[in-house]
Amino acid sequence: MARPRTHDEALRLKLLDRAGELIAADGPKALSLRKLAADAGTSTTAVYSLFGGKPDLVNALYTEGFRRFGARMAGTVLTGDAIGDLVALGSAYRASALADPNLYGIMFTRSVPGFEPNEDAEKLARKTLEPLERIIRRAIADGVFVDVPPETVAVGCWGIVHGLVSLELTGNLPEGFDVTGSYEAALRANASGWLRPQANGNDPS
Amino acid sequence: MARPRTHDEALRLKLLDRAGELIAADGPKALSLRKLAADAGTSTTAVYSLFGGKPDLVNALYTEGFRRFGARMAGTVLTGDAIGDLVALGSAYRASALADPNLYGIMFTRSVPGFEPNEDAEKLARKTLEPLERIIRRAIADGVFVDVPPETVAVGCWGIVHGLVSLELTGNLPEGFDVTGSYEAALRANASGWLRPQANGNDPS
DNA sequence: GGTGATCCATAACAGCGTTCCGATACGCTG
DNA sequence: CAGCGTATCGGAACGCTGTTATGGATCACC
Repeated sequence: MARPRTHDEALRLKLLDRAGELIAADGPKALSLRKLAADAGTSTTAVYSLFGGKPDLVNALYTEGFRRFGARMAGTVLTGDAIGDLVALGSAYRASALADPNLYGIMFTRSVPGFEPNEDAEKLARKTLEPLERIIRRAIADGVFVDVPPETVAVGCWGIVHGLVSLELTGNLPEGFDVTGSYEAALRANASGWLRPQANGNDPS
Repeated sequence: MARPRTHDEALRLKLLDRAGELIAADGPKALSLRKLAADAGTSTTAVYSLFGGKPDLVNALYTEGFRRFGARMAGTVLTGDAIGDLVALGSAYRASALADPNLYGIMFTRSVPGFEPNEDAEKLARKTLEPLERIIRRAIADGVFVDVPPETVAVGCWGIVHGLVSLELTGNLPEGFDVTGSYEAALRANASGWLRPQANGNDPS
């Protein structure tokens, strides 16, 4: 009964796309609703009718980030060797972070101040870590890893991966540092630390 | 030849103090120059004459954070046992982060958008990690750790510590998770992964 | 006491997220 | 076909931000 809506799904995708570009070009600070609306040839109202506000727009970016991230994690080829698989997953994690560093910031380092993901988004985020837990649970069941709660190992692996990647992204690593090589060596050493002593054949070099 | 200055060292310290309180109470987003000036009974001009602007004020907080952090690190009692010492340093790191979580955010997770520490501040930051490198260098020299570049081990240790702490601070850890226990176990396992195979007697439980 | 240099609080400016409102543009009715 | 009703959206307004410009206040010196 009224004028035809132009704030439709197509505009929603366009806005998400431009928002990603803005954030990739100049960081999360540069994501302004006014600039975004101007870039997309609409008004700030569009963001409110399509998303609800800036936090909800960021939440959509958060979800999109975890979608891509989850795809990379799920697409990692696993061999059944716990150590090698953990290193492979960690490399996929890093590759995902380097591919979309600003999305990574939104997802893991709260780079947009005041933003908190909603419950659905957080559930999706947790699901992407399932491959990690599967590997660890199996390694413990098979007696390859020591018998500790799987969450402990999972959080440890997640911690070192997340830590190294965020140090790399924030430029906190020393100059001339062999990131890729050291990254894999560190992941291998970390995973090896959970091996059962008698099964231990670690060689972190 | 003019009116006596009230924008002096005392006010500088008062502003730093209030800024810390504001940021601790409601996060980095809530640090506004107007609120800060009002709280301190002065005007926004004070921040500009004493610091130079908001980024420089944040830089001062960054430096203060690393001062406290460095003191905790340097004050950690070391025994000469590489694994135990690395765990102890990691616990000091976590204690420092939990004591001043918002300073930690400024220091390590770029929680104030657009802020980059200046060169002096970054040099100070690097110095606080010296105890870590000393332990590792010695463990490698003594043949306790495998013979890899010390930076590789140091970055790995820093990575897991930083990763676990920021996951904890951002609330990304599962509920009901035994943080303290798992934290130390994960650090121990991680450090054990660098032991030379023949010297290996790891027990991360 | 007047003068002049200095300092600082106030006000102005540009930008932000958000809210509100009026012009718009269509389907339906007479 | 004309006019109405209403859903819709662009633009203006509000209160906030960091930053900059300005003018009044204040003291040392002559």
